[in-house]
Amino acid sequence: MEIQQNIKIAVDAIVFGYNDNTLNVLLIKQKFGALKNQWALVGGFVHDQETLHDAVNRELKEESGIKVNYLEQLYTFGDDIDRDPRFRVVSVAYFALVNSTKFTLKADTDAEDAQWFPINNLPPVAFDHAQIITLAYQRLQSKLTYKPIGFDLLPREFLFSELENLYCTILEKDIDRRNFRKKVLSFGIIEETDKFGNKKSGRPAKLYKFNRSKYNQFIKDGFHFQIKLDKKKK
Amino acid sequence: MEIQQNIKIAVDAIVFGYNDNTLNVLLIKQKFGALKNQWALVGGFVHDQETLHDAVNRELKEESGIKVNYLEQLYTFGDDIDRDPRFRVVSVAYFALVNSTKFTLKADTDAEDAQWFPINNLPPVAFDHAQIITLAYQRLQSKLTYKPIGFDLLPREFLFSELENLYCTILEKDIDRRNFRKKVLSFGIIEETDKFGNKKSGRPAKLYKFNRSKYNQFIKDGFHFQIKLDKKKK
DNA sequence: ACAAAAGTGTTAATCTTACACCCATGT
DNA sequence: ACATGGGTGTAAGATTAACACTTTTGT
Repeated sequence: MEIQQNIKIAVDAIVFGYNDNTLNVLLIKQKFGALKNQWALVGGFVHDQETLHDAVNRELKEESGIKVNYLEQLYTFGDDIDRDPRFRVVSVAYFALVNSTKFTLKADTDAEDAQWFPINNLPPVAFDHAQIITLAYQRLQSKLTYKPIGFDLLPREFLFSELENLYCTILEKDIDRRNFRKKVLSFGIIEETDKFGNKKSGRPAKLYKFNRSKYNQFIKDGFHFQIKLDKKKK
Repeated sequence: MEIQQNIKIAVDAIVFGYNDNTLNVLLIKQKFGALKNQWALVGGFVHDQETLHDAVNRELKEESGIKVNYLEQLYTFGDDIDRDPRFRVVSVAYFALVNSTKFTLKADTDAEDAQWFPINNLPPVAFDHAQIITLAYQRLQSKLTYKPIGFDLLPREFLFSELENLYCTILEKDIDRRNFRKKVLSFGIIEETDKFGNKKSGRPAKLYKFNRSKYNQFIKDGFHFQIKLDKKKK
């Protein structure tokens, strides 16, 4: 039995990075093809003998040189038949987090340029990529409240104030520092190091790190990670 | 620029129904093709000029004659290159809820047979469909606690005890009837009718119905739907 | 009168919120 | 000494959890 079908499968990756109190999205400008000189998400067609995950990782490597901390499938876009003007493409979008301080972007094989853009100040992007980014941002916001994925946007060792700011920034909320600290520490999933941050002013602050195995135990014991920030940002 | 790719796109639907305190999954047995005489999820290949949603709805119609109350994309399965032994297939799985008391299944065009199976007593199913069903069940369990999708498994007018049982059954938890009722009513999203159920024994019970526009208002006002059942089932 | 399911309130415990002052460092 | 950000506790209010008896109907 032969199936006639003329639809291509692509993957796209929405990569978030966090730096200087700003949430950024990684965009690339391609050298070749239909996307020449347009900003777009990292992505491309899936090879016949390659899993979807492998395809995303390959594109991330080829187009940005980045190694992500977190990667999950976001959504498959296939309800707009003409999203790509060339032919029909169904795109499986992935959602990735990276500690962006660690990386210098190197536009590799296929990309002329790769750059971070603040989520609140994106350039025009190709196809329906703006819509994909919006969905990814919503997922990030909601997932941040019930999974400890914020740590994947921070360096391995971080200041409490960085974690606070990350939550404030991404959730667009104010925060009560005391309550936030109490709540986070109550989970017992982050621990002090004996090192201190090197901020220029103010009292030196301890560096903390996320303990993933304690988190796994916490979950196995039937507890729930949950961080709600209730006040609205001015 | 021509893209060489030899991957087919399919959709599959996991349809849940609820009846007699049992959560059921809809499976079909196909007349033709590789799946002949095996139980499988409703599904098939996407046509070139058809959205993914249209494809699911078409397959649901062709293979079961069911009209669902709720439909959302679940996950795209494309990491097992050999999940279909014939050729590579990437399948976009959808998750659907139906008030199964309303329907008599009619195996239509493509299906020899269509039947409900209790989630805890499934027959062997084709391909990786067992895995897909497991994922869908997890999604149902978690979504039930934060979205009012339980109503999509019940008749339009239902007894409070039916709603209670639905939550107990699907979440595999015990329940405190008083606390559950208080919590659900506190949201103000369901309302009494002046009708009564027709159980054979016991005191007659009022029928209730879900008011979707009140729910939308509730959400717009910034409230959160949340139902947790804490005690474990014996 | 009994069996079966429906309906209903109170209290203790827990969790959440609001709130402000002192501390350690660099300049 | 002052500016900067770090670190900390308590009390009021809200939410959740535990718990059992009365009501209405059919038989």
